[in-house]
Amino acid sequence: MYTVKEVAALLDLTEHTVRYYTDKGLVPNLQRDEHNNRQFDKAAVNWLLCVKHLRHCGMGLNDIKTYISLCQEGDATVSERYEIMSKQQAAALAQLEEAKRRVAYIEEKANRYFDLLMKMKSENPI
Amino acid sequence: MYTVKEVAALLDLTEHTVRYYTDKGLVPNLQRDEHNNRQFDKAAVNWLLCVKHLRHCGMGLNDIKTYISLCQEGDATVSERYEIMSKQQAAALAQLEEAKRRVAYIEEKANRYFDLLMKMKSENPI
DNA sequence: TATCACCTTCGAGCAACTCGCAGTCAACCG
DNA sequence: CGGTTGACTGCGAGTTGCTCGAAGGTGATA
Repeated sequence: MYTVKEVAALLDLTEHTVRYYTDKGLVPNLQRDEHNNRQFDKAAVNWLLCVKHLRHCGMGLNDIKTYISLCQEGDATVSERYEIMSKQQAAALAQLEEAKRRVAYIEEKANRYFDLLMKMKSENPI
Repeated sequence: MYTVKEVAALLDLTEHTVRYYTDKGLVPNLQRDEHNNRQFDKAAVNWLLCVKHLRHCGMGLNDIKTYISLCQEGDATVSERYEIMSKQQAAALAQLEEAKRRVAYIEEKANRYFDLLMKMKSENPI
């Protein structure tokens, strides 16, 4: 069982975001303790992780909510869920490629600045 | 020389976003033609590309603007720019790792749905 | 001449946070 | 026993970064 603070640290989200997601109903069957504090069990943490990953694929919170509802409905929705996941898989792969290009671009810039800095230092030593 | 539409297609941004960035001053020395239409030369496209990459690293538009201003100021700001790029390089690398984890997570889900679907089909053929 | 296919500005709207306040509760400390 | 600390609560307002659409200008084509 985790508190908001713990689960936020665990999943690298802010506490605000965790509350925001739970308030939006993105974590089914979230328990509360006797003081009304949110209690995250394994399942709740997994739902949050799922939200996080889908969110980072570019999926909107409403669509994520729809997907989570489908998950609650049992085997009848498996093919629909498969369609959704396939789309997000494509999105995730495209993003991975883009992330690689980004790293290459920025690495090159950083290296050029570094070389320039070295050159400037050697031309004008202290 | 590119129009808004062309540069948007080239960099995979919306036309709205391209105009938004230029209006925010994120593309130095952007030229206009005799009808006041934005004209993107090689340099302008490169600035936009730079904005796009930094943006996707999680950098805010204000910070990007600051960086671009530093670029305009010449060699005196090289070390400052190097610091910025190093930070963004770290961010980009962290993101790449996260993107890999995301792909793995979603791939696994999609595969499980696929297997489940196959199993359901074989148990209940048409 | 009119209908396109572009472009322009501008202001409103929206998603997803993000922040901070006021208040509750439990635990510890002098 | 009072006070402080710290983590939680809800809630409403603010921010960022788009996103959309209206209203209008220009030039080429039918």
